[in-house]
Formats: sequence, structure tokens, C-alpha cells
Amino acid sequence: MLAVTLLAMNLRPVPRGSVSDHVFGQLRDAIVSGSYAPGDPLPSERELGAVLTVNRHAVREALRRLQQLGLVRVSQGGATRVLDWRVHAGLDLAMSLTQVDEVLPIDTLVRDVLEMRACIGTDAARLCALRADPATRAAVTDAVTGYADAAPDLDQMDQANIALWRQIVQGSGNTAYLLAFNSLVGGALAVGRVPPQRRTAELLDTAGHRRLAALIADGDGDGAAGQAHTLLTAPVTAPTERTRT
Amino acid sequence: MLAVTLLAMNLRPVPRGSVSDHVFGQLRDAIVSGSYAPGDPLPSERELGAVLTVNRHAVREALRRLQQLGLVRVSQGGATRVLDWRVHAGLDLAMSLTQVDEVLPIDTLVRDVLEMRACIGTDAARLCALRADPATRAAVTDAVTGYADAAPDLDQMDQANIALWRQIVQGSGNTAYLLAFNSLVGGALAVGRVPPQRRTAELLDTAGHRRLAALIADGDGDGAAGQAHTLLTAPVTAPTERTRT
DNA sequence: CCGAACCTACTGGTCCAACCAGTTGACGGG
DNA sequence: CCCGTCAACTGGTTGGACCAGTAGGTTCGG
Repeated sequence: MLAVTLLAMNLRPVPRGSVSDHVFGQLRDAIVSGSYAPGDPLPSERELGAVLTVNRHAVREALRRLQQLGLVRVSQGGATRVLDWRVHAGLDLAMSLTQVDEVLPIDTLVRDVLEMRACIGTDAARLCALRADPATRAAVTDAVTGYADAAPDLDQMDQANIALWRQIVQGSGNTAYLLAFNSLVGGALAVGRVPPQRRTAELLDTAGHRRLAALIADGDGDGAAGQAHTLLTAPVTAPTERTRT
Repeated sequence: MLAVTLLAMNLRPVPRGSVSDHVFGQLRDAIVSGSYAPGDPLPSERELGAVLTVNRHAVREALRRLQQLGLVRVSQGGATRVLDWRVHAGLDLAMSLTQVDEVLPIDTLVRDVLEMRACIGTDAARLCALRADPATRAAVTDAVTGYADAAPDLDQMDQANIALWRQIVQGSGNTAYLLAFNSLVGGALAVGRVPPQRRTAELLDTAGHRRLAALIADGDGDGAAGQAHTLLTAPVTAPTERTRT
């Protein structure tokens, strides 16, 4: 009741960000958006602290995170310089990137992520069918059941669908696929980032998913790959149909 | 001359690590290796600082990086808890992971990375052939020439090969592929991580790469995908042939 | 006896101030 | 003109203090 009342008042949950989070976010956006060209020196830590009215340590913590993402290169004595994220940043950047529409058109990014999902999901399904142990195959079968049971609640189905694919990717025995899957799930595939109509068809195709699980259980690598490809490719070519406001 | 002399003396460049780097490395290895189970609380910042005889700020900077990697979840007031990296860590973890053989068998990890490279490289080649603009196609052709010219120096060829694939991935117009490519290159594909004999055949196949570039230039998506698949798949199934010491 | 308020001893978050350690570039002597 | 010197940066590290939020035990009221 109370929650409903508050929602009606147009109140949103207060953003939790700590100071260093804000610094991190601002610098990240500034770098990715091109406000700083690759090779450019960032303002000194002391200067950033002064401008943002923030302690130097907060700035340093933010810089460490940027460094971890591959956005800057820090060197003692010299200035902290901006790196070309198209060259040095890893896939984890995609997790942060879905927050900013300015630079990378979010539509394109969503397409890219769906494309990569299809690419990896197909091969993961194939490998899972070929390499997974009996227990994992059973887990996949269970997961697809849980997914089907979630119908027709789209949100629950989405969640169960992710769990299902996690089982498949895990069954592929490929750690790189698993980590990439995490990056994608944590990024653009996060709730509300992908236009709903773009995946409803896929999510509602319980029969297709059941077939996929059966092929995996049978150890039919090529068949599983084909079925996965069918399931995952559709949303990529689906109409962009951006909700125009 | 001097360098040669020093090399003969078996002197290696001194490891540059800062204090917080060391803390980061130790905690990362401890977490990934399972010394801390998911959900376990990490020792408090003050305690870590005391144990490692390091200032608390250094610990905090290390923790920020772990947080960025998705290895821990910090919450004010509560303890910093370890996350299950197989669920929360992104592909960037692979970059750091190739340093530790203890947990993940490096052989398996190399195989995984090569598999993912094949998977993404194939689709990237396809998309590049279909979507790239004329300038990018020309760049691919140039890159393959530069790659062929690097023969027979394997190191140079490796570097030129990476540059070539970067052009292709860039030409695919898929930002996710580009970032994943960076993660892979920065990780296990880094110098000396992949057993040389496993890729020599691929690297020496200049004819195959020329063919790939030609197919891309012609806009033959399926052809480019097939050729890329041929080039990239071979090393995956190549003999493991680990150099036993 | 049970539940709720409270209080305390933690946790991480932030700040200030100082100093160490490399880098850079200007300056002056050779 | 070249090279060493030095001063004015840069990031790296430390100590200490305090704020803020959490968790768990204690106590008080029912």
C-alpha cells in the first residue's frame, strides 16, 4: 500500500552512490564520450579533488576502477593518461556502458549484445551437448522445466531463461563463455534495457527451448547448435521499433 | 650490447608493482582459488591493513578493483563479502586469471579462450564482409599484407595477426565483439601464454588469411565466415602437447 | 515469556595533512 | 650545443581522525 502511494507521488528510490562512485561515473562517461581524447592527460588527482570538492583518496579510488576497466593508464611521477577504450577496454566496459546513451547509440549496443549472445549461445549449446556430464544435462532439463513453469509471467520467464542459459553455458565447460555470459547479463541484458517486444517471441517459445534441452540431453551437438541459433537469432533481426516518445 | 650482457647474467626487469597492486593480486588469487567461499566475509579493511602491514587506503584501493571485477560486494556498515566469480565476474577476469595456474588449469583456459576466439572471429568476419564500409575493407586488405610481410618472424607475425583481426572485428561494427576481443588479447592470448606450437600452423598460413581478406573485400559473408572458421578452429583441436618440464 | 526499542561495538566512507618517490622540463655551466 | 642539476610538478603511501551505516546483544515494556 505504502509503496503504491509513494509511486503515485512520483518518488524514486534515492540513488545510493558513494562519493567515489560519482567521481568514477563522471570520469568514465567523460572518457567514453570522448571529452578526453586518447593520450590526453587527466587533471591531476589533487586538481580533480579540488574541482569536485572531494578528497583525493576518493579520486584515487575512482581512478583505480578506471584503470581496472582499461580506460586510463596511471604512472607514478607522470600524468594519468586516457587510453583508447576501443583498444584497451575489455567486455566489462559494456556493463557500465549501457548507462550512457550519449556516445554509443543504445540501440546499436543492444543489437551488438544480442548478436554476441547468439554467437556464444549457439556454440555453448553445441559444446554442452558434446561435453556436459549427466548431472549437468539433467540440470539443463530441470532448468527448462522451471522456465516453462514460469509462464506466462514475462519477468519470471526472463529470469528463468537466464538461469537456463547459465546452465547451458556452464555445461559447455568453457570458462571464457561463462565469464562473457556474465558480462552480457550484467550489462545490456539487464532488466529493462532490451526493448520488451524484441524478446517476447523468444521468451514465449517454450517448445523451442524444450527441444533445445532434449537435443542437449541426447548429446546432439549440431542439432543443439541449430536450435540455439534459431532461438537466439530471431531477436537480433527483429524490428528495431524503438519506442518513440 | 649492455642489454645482451645483462640478459646473460639472467637479470630480469624488476617487478613494478605498487603496494595496492600486491594487495589486489593476493586477494584476487585467494578469492579465485577458493580460499574464501562465496558469501564469506573478507577480513575488515583495518585488519587486512594490519596483517599485510599496509595502510588502510591501499587496501581500499585494492578492494575497489576487486569490486570492479565483480569478485566482492562491499556494503557500508556490513562486511565486504566474497561473490561467486562464476556468477558475477565478467570476461575481464580472464585477463587477470592467466597469471594463476593453481585454480583453473591454464591448459583448459587456453583452450577456452581459443574456442571463444574462433566463435567470435567467425561471426565477426561474416559481419565485416556484410557491413564494413569500403575504407575498412581496404584497411583489412592492407593489414593482411602487413601481416604477410612480417613473415617469417613469428613474433612480428603474431602482432600483425592481432592487428589484422582487430581490423576485422572493428569492421563488424559490433562493439561487444570489439571489447571481448580486447579482453582475449589482453588475457590468455598475451605473449607466451599460448603454447607456440599450437598456433604456428595458423600463423604461417598467409595464403589462408589472404583468402579471408579477399572474401571480406568481396562482401561474401558466408565465405568469410567459413574461411575464418577454418583458420581459427585448427588451433583449438591441435594437440595439447604441454611442454613437460 | 516474548517482542520491540535501544545501545554498543563493529563495518565501511570520507576527510585532512604530511611526506615519499618518480617524471618532467627549464635553466645554467661546461 | 650538450649535459648535468634542480625545482616543480606527478602519483604513492602513511597516519589519524571522524562520519555513517549495520549487526547483535541487552534491556525494558507488554
